[in-house]
Amino acid sequence: MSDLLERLRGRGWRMTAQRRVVAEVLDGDHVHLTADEVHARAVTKLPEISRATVYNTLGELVTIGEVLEVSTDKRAKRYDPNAHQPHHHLVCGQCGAIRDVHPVGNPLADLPDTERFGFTVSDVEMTYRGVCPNCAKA
Amino acid sequence: MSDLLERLRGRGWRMTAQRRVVAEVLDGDHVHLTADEVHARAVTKLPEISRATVYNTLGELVTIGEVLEVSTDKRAKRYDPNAHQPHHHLVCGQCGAIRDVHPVGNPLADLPDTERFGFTVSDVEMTYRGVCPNCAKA
DNA sequence: TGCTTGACTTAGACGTTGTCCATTGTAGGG
DNA sequence: CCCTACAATGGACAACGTCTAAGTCAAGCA
Repeated sequence: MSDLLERLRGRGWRMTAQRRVVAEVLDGDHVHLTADEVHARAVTKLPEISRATVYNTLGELVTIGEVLEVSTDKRAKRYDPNAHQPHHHLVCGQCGAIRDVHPVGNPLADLPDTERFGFTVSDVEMTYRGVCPNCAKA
Repeated sequence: MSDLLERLRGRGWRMTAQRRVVAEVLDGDHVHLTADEVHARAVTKLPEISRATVYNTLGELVTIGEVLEVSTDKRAKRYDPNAHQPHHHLVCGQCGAIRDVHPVGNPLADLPDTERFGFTVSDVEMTYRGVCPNCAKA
């Protein structure tokens, strides 16, 4: 994932310890973390890092398209580092667990022109909802 | 839409002025309002209504399935009174305008078993994103 | 290497959205 | 008409996010 750091440097980003740490956290595992979770993990590596910096950095990563914002949750936004392979989400309504999924077909094609109201449609986000195996047991 | 009021009464709801007003606001037009917008409109009809009551009432309407919660927006939840005809949403990324749309096909069928991870999938929510004609002009 | 500069970071106040709780009010049955 | 359980009130609280003023530092350059 020095990939990501490389790409950022290529964009003229100033490389700071804080930004490096945020990038590392996002790369760490495949969970979709909330901003505060990212902050919590960043703090373990760099105790002085502030919340505002994490929010700023995440926001910048989103605007340049390196990270996706998903709002499956009714509370906080979550950040999805897997921005380069398009995918959708499957959410457990009980515990909030999220998995990445890849439906077949092209949902963009499923929206007829008569249903576009003159919009230029560029993207679609699908959120499947259900109950995960764990919660189904309980 | 005394329809809605009828159905609520049928469910054993105690009918109060506040609940009636909230139902009227939801029925008023087809926009997807935020909770605070609902409150703002309710206040014009019943000045003493409190924010907590609006939130409670909306929450109850959602749990009994008369109203849908949509979170296309990164900020507040919006409430969609059109709960009885399933539909999806088309959102303008610039101005936040929302339209109801009806894609063809059954997106639930587009998720292969191998992509379900043991979940019991019951629902899918699709959010198309793009730019509305108005914002495209500007 | 050491300076300079503007971008970056910080801490904490602030804003918005939403929830909770103790108190007060009231719908609807008897 | 009165009771009583359920609903409404309002104000404190909590979670999430944004903003600002001041300090700090990465990176280019002499």
